[in-house]
Amino acid sequence: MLPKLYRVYKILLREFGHQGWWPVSGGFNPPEWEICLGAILTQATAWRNVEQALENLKKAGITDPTDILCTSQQKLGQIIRPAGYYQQKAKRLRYFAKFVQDFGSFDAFKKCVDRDMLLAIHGIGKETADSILLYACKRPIFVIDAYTIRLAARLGISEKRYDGLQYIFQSQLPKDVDIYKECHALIVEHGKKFCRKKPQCELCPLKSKECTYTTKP
DNA sequence: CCCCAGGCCGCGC
DNA sequence: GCGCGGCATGGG
Repeated sequence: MLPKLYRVYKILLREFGHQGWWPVSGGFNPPEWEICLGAILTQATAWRNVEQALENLKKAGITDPTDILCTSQQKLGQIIRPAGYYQQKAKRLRYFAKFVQDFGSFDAFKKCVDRDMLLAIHGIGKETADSILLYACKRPIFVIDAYTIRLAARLGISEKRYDGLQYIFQSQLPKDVDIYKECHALIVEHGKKFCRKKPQCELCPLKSKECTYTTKP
């Protein structure tokens, strides 16, 4: 018998197919840099708003860490305004750009950065750090987000702490970057379609196979 | 009108 | 260590 969360992953993969996350529009250099920007911009924000902010950055010619550091926080804020919390996020982008610049190169950053270093940057918490590590740096680190916490609770997993849930997912899934990426993306898709705050359990592919949750909070 | 979105920080307890 | 308010735009 495969672990429960691995079985859930397989069901979601069959249901929704390959997700191809993280979405990258191109135009930044390198593409992993755009992933890092998106990870910060999407904090508590719908992805369509992030796309607009990334598009504005591109049009303004702000495509690498140096460009960000050459742009004032106020101007940067106006450019990324569609992403919401734009003053905060402009600061966070600048803190992050400074950190990468101090590394010498983005390649060196990708190779050498670790979770604690990212968490020490103001404005980067666990989910943002892990998203950068998994999707930009290609490390086998599972990303926990609000959808994941909600799904886990409804699957009957009582652990609610970020690090505790991350350990459970990493224990039950094969340690593989592509599977971690895919699984996180599938959980988000499932969370948007079925496992919402107000769940749509009737059509959920996990119903009665892996999930006995029906209407309880 | 309401609620929500791929969080994080600073504060009080 | 946990709960809460602040931060903000754009869509349903």
